[in-house]
Amino acid sequence: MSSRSNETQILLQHWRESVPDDRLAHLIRDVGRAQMRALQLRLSTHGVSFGHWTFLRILWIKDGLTQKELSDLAGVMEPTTFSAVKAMEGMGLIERRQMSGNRKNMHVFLTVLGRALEKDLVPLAEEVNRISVEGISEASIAELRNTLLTMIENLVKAEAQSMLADAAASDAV
Amino acid sequence: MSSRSNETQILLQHWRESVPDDRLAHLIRDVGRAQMRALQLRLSTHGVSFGHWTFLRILWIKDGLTQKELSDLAGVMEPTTFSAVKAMEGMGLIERRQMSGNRKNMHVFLTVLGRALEKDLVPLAEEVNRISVEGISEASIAELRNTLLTMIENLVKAEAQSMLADAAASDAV
DNA sequence: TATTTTTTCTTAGCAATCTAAGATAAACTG
DNA sequence: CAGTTTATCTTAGATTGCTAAGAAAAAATA
Repeated sequence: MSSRSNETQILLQHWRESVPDDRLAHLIRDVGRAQMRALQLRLSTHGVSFGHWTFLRILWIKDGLTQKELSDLAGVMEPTTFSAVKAMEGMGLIERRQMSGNRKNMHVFLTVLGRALEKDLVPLAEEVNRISVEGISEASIAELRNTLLTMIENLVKAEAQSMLADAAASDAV
Repeated sequence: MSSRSNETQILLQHWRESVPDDRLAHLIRDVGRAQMRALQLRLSTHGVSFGHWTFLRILWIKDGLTQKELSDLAGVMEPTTFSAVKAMEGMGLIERRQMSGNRKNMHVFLTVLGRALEKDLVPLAEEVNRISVEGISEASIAELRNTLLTMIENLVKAEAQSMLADAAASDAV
């Protein structure tokens, strides 16, 4: 078994040094998944899933938003929001209501129960954050944030351009 | 509509300034998802899914690994690897074989087809990376990498500790 | 060597996402 | 203002990942 584990060590090294253009993306995804797992674990002791947390933290700041607005703020597509709010409605954490003047938009409001969760759940996210950034300087965190923001902008810009290109192509037909 | 969009702007600002301990995690997840989407889009034109890419890039470096080794290198759980390799086997990208001397381990080998994809697919990941890091200095990327590695270590360490705590608790019963 | 523990693969089922496409309401435009 | 376009919600189905638990083989130990 030690020869195999030794082999694996060598392989690991190979691996770390190869496909370098993809390694950074892999690393980012892994950190994101590890953070999500850590939070998920803590939330589950309160009967809340990560998918619900995503929307609750927005609604604690301001509720009555439409599902579309929620989607934009959460950075997810509408169907993701839809299934989350439907589930949360069933759990009694939120209510979905239409407002007079617009029969299309669905507004999402916290219930007393949903609002009460804030004081229990926010500390859990704070704990995960504390663990994540332990031993990292404020300056490094600030730079991390900046770099990631630039990356998001780059990706969003490229995505928008490729969508424009697609639209032009379909117009040409 | 402009009053609503104005309102949304204000809300957005509020949002950026609130729940700060969670914002970084959110940002990391968003970058990861955006990169995945970008790569997924490109891979799909070659009939390959992101889930397959994850394992192909490991196998291109060295094949014949067991499913467990693949899981560790990819950083995913065994069932994730299992369903991916089963699907890839069905597509003719890999073969699963047992080796003499061990009837438990399943080794995964690339087929000619699977190996041939490397030259087509690697440039796609390189392109996504190029887009992502555009306008970011080498130094910032290096620091990003370091910071993320520290974060992963922090999270893995905490996860290991909490598993130890669980084990101790169950021993006590 | 017989028994127990650990490892690996597998199955089953769930969660968080996505894309594609349908309905319907609202907004725009000729 | 009638007809067309756009926006929003919804449904359906796929993908990527997980945890929990079963089977079977290998490794460790008494």
